[in-house]
Amino acid sequence: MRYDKGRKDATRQHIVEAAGRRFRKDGIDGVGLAGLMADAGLTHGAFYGHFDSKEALAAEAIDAAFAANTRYWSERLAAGEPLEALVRRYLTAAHRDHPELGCVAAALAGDAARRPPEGREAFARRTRELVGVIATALSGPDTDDGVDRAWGVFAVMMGALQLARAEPDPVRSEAILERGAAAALRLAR
Amino acid sequence: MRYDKGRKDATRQHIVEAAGRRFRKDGIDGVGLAGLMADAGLTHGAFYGHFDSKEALAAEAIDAAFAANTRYWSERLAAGEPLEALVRRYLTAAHRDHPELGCVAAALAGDAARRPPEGREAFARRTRELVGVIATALSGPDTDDGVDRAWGVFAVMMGALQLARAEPDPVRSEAILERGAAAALRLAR
DNA sequence: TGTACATCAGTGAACGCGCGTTCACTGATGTAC
DNA sequence: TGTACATCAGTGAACGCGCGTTCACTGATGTAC
Repeated sequence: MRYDKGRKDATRQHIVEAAGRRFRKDGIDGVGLAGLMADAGLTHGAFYGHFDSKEALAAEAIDAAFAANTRYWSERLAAGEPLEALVRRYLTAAHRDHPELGCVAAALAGDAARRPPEGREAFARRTRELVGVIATALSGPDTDDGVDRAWGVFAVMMGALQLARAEPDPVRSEAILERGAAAALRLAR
Repeated sequence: MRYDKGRKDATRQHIVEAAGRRFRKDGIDGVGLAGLMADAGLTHGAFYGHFDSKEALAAEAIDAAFAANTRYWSERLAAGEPLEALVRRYLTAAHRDHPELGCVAAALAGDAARRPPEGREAFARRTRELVGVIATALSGPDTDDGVDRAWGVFAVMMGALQLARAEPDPVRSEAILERGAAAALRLAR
């Protein structure tokens, strides 16, 4: 081993993070490898030293970015932040306007459903994990009722965020966010 | 005029319908014009005799397919079918497995938000229209309360459908559909 | 401490391919007489 | 009724381009002595 142990791993992680941002912003089919690698400060040729294919990177980027989403929820809830506050922060103009830093489920649900098994499964597994976190916040760990309600809460949240992102008029878009928050909180109660 | 008046219009409409199906199934970036035209039984060269660009077709296909969705809801409701039945039919395995014939909002929300103004605006306008139809079904025409609740109902429905489409395990996927339906009906009440 | 060397992460040119778009053309059509 | 013709919807070859992928090479690195 001639180079520092962690050096290549750090570069790889850097690519995965840059990809997570670009995929959320432009969709998986909307970004090319050259642009992706340029975001990470590298040339496109380096790509295959790290990943088998674009699809393999997509799966890994979905997995890593979604895991970060869930970690954020867990940490906030563990720190005593009420679920209501997280729901409200999810449905803000800031989140709507920055998909690249936001919820992977809302940004890539459509893409994930069309992906080959790798990426689709990572998406589905991480979704279950996040909904589990919400369920625990709703009514303690692993109660059936909490899980049932959590799916409803999360579905409104991401549905409303997507609809707000598609609405070009800012006033109407914010109204969608507010109505989504009201619905999510009603389901959480 | 050498050819029948409506002939070219019929071909054009045929292309728009084929495109509406393919876009919902594979995403807008996931289909090429050649494949699209082949679906309509034509060669790719004929495309620009009908449309200015792929983006123009995308906007028109979104508009037309979404309008058909809304027409379906209106007709069913006018025929006396309860909203509850429509919500349940929306969240079935059949709808989940056939995005090409289903809800444009659920299939293309992610794509629409990334589209240039044309397509994005058509999507947003048709969404408002469909939510208006739901609102009327909830509590008569144009009450504020009905509109507020309708956005929540519709957001859960499309969110849950998307999550069910991303989940490869059929048992889990169906559980998501059921929980989505329960949440939507709770919000509708 | 200084030098020669083996390693390998990253470079950049090249690959075939399918994309969106253009255009000169073909040939089926309805019309004029 | 039959024929010559003008129209124009649709054809298919071609365009430049960017895609995902491959590969021979480079040059900075840490190691051996």
